[in-house]
Amino acid sequence: MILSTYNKEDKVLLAVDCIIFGFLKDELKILLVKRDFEPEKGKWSLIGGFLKKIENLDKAAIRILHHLTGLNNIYMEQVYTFSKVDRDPAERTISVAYYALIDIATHDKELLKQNPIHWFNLKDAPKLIFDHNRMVEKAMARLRRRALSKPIGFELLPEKFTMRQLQKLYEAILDTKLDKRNFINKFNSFDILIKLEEKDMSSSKKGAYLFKFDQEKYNRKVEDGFNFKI
Amino acid sequence: MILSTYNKEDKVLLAVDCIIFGFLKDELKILLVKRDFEPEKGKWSLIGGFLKKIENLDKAAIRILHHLTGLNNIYMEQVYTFSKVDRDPAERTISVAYYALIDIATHDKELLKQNPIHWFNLKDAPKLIFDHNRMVEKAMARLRRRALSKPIGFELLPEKFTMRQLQKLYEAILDTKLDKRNFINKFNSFDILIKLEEKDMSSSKKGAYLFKFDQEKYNRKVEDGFNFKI
DNA sequence: ATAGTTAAGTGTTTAAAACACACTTTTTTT
DNA sequence: AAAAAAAGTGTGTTTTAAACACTTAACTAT
Repeated sequence: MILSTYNKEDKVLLAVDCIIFGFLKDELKILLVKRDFEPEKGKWSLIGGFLKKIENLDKAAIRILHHLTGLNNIYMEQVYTFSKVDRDPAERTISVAYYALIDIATHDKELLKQNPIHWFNLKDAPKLIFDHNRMVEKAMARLRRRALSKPIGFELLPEKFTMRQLQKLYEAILDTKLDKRNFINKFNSFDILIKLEEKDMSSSKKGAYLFKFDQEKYNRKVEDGFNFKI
Repeated sequence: MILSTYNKEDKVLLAVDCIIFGFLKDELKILLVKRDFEPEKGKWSLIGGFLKKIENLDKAAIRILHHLTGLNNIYMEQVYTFSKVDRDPAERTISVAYYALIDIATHDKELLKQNPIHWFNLKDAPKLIFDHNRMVEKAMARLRRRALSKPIGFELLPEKFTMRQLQKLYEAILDTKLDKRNFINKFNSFDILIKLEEKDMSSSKKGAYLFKFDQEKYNRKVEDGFNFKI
């Protein structure tokens, strides 16, 4: 009836791979890196690395993201652990996928320095190594579920944004068109936005009012959850 | 800019721990095992084991569940990977939690033979080793979310069941009281139940009609999802 | 100056779903 | 024959979702 004793033979390498979502110009994007070591050197890949003995997975994800992008204080969440036996042909590795949400407009300068990384539109991202495309799908499904059950946007939009941007973000995540009036009515019913005096003049002559999130109310809604259905 | 090369030093043991939910006599239950090896020998623990080199995590979960309970063909799903550095004081291990759903009434005979395992009411389960209580919470949250977004019950109830049992299951999972009429109306609107001629006489003089799931329609609903809100 | 263009902004009506709510039936027990 | 215990059944009200179109503001081109 003994099920297990610690058996050093079965030790494996644990990888962390990051699905980094961003949003810019009405498009959902994903940050990829050109892999510079074997196997699959030169191909596009998620940003990843290995868990070290002295850290937990959340810390590893933060470290790996920081190391490859210079970014700090980024929202990250564990998605799923992938373990197909031959997923990495070079060595038995298991990989824990994390997704990150980034406001590209704010962070782009830090990122541009970093050489072999690149933002792709999610829709025309290249084929990735190993099982990374499956990871992206799974993370995307998670992001979609999150958008339906809690407010989203704080991590992906600049501090000030227009209603149109917010709507386009939801449309990109949910992959659907939404009615302008219904969207605004619905979102206002959550009571987490603050309307500013300022206008954004970049996309129309008339200008569109800027909004920001009421951080406290936003957080409360993230805790409590809601049902976004529109 | 190199982020990682394979480093054997960082290999870890990957455990799989199973949160096994069952339902009997209007109560949600969880299957625990008295641990028979160090550390923490003699304490109650989730059923667990270690991933082997030649299998993926889903397979490991199935194997471990089978090995400790004799059960086969049980619904299982990965929940989350736990990685606190000192979660197991004896050795650096990472553990992937899986939850399983079992119809106790049908499987109890197979289980009773197995000695050091025991069904506890979820509400008065003992303190568990390591971070197993956190795992149970996380699995419970997942089960709750599942119950709100897809039909549940096929895996937890006997083949034939009464409306009352089904309602009690939902009440136990969602930890709330539901209105009998609204529950039945709602559930019937999903059109996944088949009403049988037979009655269950065990809990009333009048007897209560038995139902079973229409497997095909049930599966379709699991795929498509729905919004249970009552 | 005037007509045309472009995006912003704004409410109402209809349909569907959620919710609250109470009495009757069946059968056994005393 | 009355009491008890669980099963079974429907309606009205409220809330939420969904469909839908015109006006405003500011610039551009003639």
